[in-house]
Amino acid sequence: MPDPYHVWLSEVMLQQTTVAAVIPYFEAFTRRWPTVAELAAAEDADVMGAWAGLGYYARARNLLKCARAVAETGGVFPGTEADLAALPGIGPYTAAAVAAIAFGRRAVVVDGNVERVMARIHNVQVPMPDAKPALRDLAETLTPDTRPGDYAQAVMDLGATICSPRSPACGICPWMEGCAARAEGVAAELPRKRPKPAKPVRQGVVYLARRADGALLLETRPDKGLLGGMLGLPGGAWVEGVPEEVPPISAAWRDVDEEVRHTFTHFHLVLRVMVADVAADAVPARGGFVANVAPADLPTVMRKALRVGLDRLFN
DNA sequence: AAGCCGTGGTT
DNA sequence: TAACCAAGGCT
Repeated sequence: MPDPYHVWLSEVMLQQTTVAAVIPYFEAFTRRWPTVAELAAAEDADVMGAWAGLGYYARARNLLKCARAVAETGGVFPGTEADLAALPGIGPYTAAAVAAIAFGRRAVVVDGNVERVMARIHNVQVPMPDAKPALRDLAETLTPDTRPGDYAQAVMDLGATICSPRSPACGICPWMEGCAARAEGVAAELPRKRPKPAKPVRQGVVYLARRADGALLLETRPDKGLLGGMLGLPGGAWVEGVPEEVPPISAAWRDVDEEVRHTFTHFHLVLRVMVADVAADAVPARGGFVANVAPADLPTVMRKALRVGLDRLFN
């Protein structure tokens, strides 16, 4: 049976995230923190920095909470779905996946792939998310007693490759005989879902201050909310309309003539970047100077802003 | 309990 | 290119 630590780590990383994006992060985490006890002993900033770029940063905060909770009980993961689901960052999907894959328990693993495969096999026309309970019941009926982990991964792999969202390869599908949606020629349309509301555009201003010794002014964002717990350039709130300008330190700010554009889950962001050189003894109102800034430690939107600001400072 | 929460690849 | 989409969880 695979290492529960590896299964848990990979499943958390895979939440709403593609396999290709996860692989380098999984390799880096397991190399740097080979056991859950070592991860539990890591500094918060190191883990957040290692997670930077992967997105959904609450996962990283909960990952640490979970690792520390497991370390408290001898570094052994609980083997039942219910006990797993009680840990931070482990919901119904991840609890079932870890129970099935790492512990061989019969658990009904339901993710977006499973929902899509169930909706197609049974030609469920009810739109999401209303169809969720019915799709879960269908998955329950099909889940075997033997090798539940292999079964779960097989259905998810089918959904990720052949029974794909946009253009399913029904012609080579191992379940083509029994698929009601294929028989009706509607597989690609399922599961049905309601149209999503358009994303609003928010504006913001961020500030890049460079001290005489080359250190840059950064701040750690509050734990809750967007990019929570991550390192970033200080600035005002991101709002629809005119953003507030709140420089983190007194300086001769100049506007970089290049906007940073970035799209989050529920809004588009247009960011104005201000840059300034400040004296060696300058004292910031917010944040702190960082000597050797690694762009890789920043979330993607902040990497973009940093690059634009540095380009202006050095050109 | 519906809204919040990232990112990069695909169409 | 703008929209869609991914092995969801938290509040």
